[in-house]
Amino acid sequence: MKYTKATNYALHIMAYLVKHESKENLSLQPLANHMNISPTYLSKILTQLVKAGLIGSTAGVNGGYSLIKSKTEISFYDVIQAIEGSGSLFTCGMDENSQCHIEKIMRDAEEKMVNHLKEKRLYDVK
Amino acid sequence: MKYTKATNYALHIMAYLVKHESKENLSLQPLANHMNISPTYLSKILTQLVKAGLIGSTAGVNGGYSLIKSKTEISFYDVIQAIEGSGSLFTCGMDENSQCHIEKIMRDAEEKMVNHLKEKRLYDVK
DNA sequence: TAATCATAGATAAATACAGTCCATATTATC
DNA sequence: GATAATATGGACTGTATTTATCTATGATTA
Repeated sequence: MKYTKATNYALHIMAYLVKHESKENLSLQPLANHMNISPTYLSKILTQLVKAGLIGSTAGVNGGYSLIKSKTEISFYDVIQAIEGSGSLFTCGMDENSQCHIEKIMRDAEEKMVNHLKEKRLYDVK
Repeated sequence: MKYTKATNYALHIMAYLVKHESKENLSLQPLANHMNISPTYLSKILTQLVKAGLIGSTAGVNGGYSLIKSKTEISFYDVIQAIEGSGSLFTCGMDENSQCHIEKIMRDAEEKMVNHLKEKRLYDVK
């Protein structure tokens, strides 16, 4: 079990956007250069962030990407969830009817991690 | 990112062993029946638990598996680590030399989850 | 020696991940 | 309106991981 590379990219992209918020739209190509990945692949990731409502995109000349939410509001969890989805890390699926006690503990543990990720903002990244 | 099914099996197997500790060696076949998975696949999982030092195995007639560590000592984390390995969930790998601040926060978050899993014992599972 | 047990290896199907390529739609500018 | 600059979407590929199964081998007891 590992976080995907896409999540790693997404976090770095968002941190970059937060840092360069002053500027206008940032277009794909320079971002791809900066991140050192192919533009089309990067666009998949950015599109997910757009759909999650974290950034906005405008097509056409002078288009690109920019922050929507205030940079002080975006948590690590927002970004991670946009890429990894919102399902739990652990699902028992054995004890059909009754709730599984193992699952309960696993989810409590996950919640500890999630809470920490909700507290931390990209703005906090030095 | 999800926990593997093998981890789910492992946790349930261990919980079962803890519950039935009184009995002597438990052999593969009845365990497989109880878990509803194929014996050979189950044996792969059990072998990992053996190698992690959580259970012992004895070959031959009347052989099987049994707990080694005291049932009050085995944490969720012990079992999970035996199956999933011990690496971090997140590794940056971008900022070569300097330590990555994003990675730092991700690992802090993971630690919260891990700590919870270290606290919880299989013995606690009702 | 025969029966009972665990272990290891080879293999295979299914899924997920990482990434590329190409076509299409939108917008600003000339 | 044509053109250039931009994002989006679909199809596709290669690789790795997961989830198994089957078979052979080794160990132990009776």
